[in-house]
Amino acid sequence: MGMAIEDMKDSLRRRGIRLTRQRQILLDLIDKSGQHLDAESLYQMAKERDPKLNRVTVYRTLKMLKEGGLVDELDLMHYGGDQHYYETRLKQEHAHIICLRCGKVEEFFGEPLQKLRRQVEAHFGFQILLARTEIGGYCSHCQVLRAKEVKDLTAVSAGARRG
Amino acid sequence: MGMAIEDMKDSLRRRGIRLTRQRQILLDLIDKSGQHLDAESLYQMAKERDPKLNRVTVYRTLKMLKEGGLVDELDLMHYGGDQHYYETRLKQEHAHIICLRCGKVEEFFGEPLQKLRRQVEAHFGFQILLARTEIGGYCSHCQVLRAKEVKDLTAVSAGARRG
DNA sequence: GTTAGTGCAAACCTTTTGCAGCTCT
DNA sequence: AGAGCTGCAAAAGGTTTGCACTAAC
Repeated sequence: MGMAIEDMKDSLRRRGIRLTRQRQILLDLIDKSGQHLDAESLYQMAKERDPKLNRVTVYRTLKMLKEGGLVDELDLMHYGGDQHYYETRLKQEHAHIICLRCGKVEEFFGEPLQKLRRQVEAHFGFQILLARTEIGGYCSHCQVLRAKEVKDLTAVSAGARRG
Repeated sequence: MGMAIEDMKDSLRRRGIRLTRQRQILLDLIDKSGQHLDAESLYQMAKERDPKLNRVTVYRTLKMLKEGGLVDELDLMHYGGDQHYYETRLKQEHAHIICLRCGKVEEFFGEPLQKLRRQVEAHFGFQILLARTEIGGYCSHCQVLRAKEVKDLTAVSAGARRG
């Protein structure tokens, strides 16, 4: 972070893409926010810096960054709807672990991911451009709470059955 | 396959879910089509067997099967739009390898996936319910064709620059 | 001065919802 | 009989497009 934004700007300049005021704002927000922004949140944040900035510009910018390989697009198992989430491509490849109860997202780096990548390349002669691993379930905290919820639900429906 | 549809029906019956004519059609199509159907194709196929069957019923059925853990939902890197794809959950966990040029989808089974799963469970104390790995790029066939396309593009734009 | 980029409005695509009527068990 | 399911129509949510105007280089 911090450095990343300059790398992104360079990459855009090299490709002759104009660094408009709007794009500077959006790049800056993506860079320092750190993680997992969706278009709408990014738009809300951007509007505070420039109230005239349009939602459409956010979509167009994200699309451009994605196509330029500067950000990765995630779904996070569609927790919270069908929108997409974005993160800069600074880090090493990682999996996203999302709790389907509280929504917390963890990142997992580790050799199985690299090994998978190498095996796929070797096995299929495939040229990998994008890779995404998303894992959904319950985090250690929510497993307990979830068990309790299920118990309560059972009690309620048993009650209903009794009349 | 072949067996799978009975397993699915049993699972539904056990949960007191009705096996309507429409659901039988949809289950049957999902079962024998084998792979990677999106709601619209499934709807088109189902309409041939029952012209009155509604698109909404397809969505409702897919949602139910997904929530019951009988099918998995995929995005296939949004190749071909933002719709979702579905596959039955018979097979062992696998990654989907999708060619961004020709759209061909390969499946990769292999120990890195199981290892990843075990490590995530151990590392975060996470209870995994769903896991999805999607890899996008160019298949061995398309790598060649893609190189040619890029060359042609370059020639065209050089021509344009020359006037 | 050009050409790329922006804002606005309107369209688009996929999926969901409300409700009246039908059907499975 | 009655809850569960379907079809229809309409809405919702997220994203893209056409076009006239503006700004970056």
